[in-house]
Amino acid sequence: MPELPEVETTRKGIQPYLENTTITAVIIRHFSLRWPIANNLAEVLTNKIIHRVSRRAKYLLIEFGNSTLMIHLGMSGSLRVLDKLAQDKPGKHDHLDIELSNGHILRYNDPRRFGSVIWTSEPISQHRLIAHLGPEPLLKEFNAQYLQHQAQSKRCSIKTLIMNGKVVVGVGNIYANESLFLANIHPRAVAKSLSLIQYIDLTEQIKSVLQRAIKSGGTTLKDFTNSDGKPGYFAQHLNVYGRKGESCFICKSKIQHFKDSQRATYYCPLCQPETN
DNA sequence: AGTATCTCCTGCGTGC
DNA sequence: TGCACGCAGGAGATAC
Repeated sequence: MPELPEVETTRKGIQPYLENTTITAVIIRHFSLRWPIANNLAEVLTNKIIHRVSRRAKYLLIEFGNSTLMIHLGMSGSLRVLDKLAQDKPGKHDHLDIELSNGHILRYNDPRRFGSVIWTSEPISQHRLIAHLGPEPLLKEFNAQYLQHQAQSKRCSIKTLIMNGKVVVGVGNIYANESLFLANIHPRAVAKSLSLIQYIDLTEQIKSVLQRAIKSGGTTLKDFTNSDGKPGYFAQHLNVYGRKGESCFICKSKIQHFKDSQRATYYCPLCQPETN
């Protein structure tokens, strides 16, 4: 389940193979994704030169100068770079191959089909999927004052707030759980009731946990073209996520679990007290 | 406008 | 070993 660090790791992994190369062919095996792949995608991409591979939120942006291919990995999507000569047979969920002039193939795989592949000639910041997004969590504009200000007009829990893409992008369920643990904040705490001190701690923990995850993803980048295509997503040590009933590493209390907005939520009852 | 709920889909773990 | 079932989950769409 790619979160922001995984998407950024993927971006770094594919970038050297893509930039300044020409797309020579596009093979679409399954059009059905979150939104169907456009019928004319192969036609519009063929012979285009890739200028840059960037990212906004969890969207990978393959830029062509005056148009962009937006790729979202959804829940289960992945991208791999293959050597054309190796002739790797496509698997069941390999939806898309983008063949490049340098002899490589970018292959998109997505078993659960929650991802998307969208071509647009709109300025990317104005695209409907991008225009209303909050700031990137690793930039300075995402800080305690900003987040506290965002909370003032809302009555949601702090976990719901940081997972809201209009407030801040890229904080998925795993990292929301982990950063709240690290900041000793109960996930159900009412967002606007938290102090500035708590927001300072929380924003720092969000940045820190994401940065560490990106770094750990980077350590396995050299394996990016391997057949499994998985750049070590979960090498990172998790304190609470998925640890229901296990002992807290800090205080040995049993990790608790409940559902918040249909999302699995984990916390330590001692380290993250209800009231603070 | 803010908030909660629904929805897409397949693989995996569990229980029999 | 096999089957049925429930669940997970990003985030846009929809209904209040």
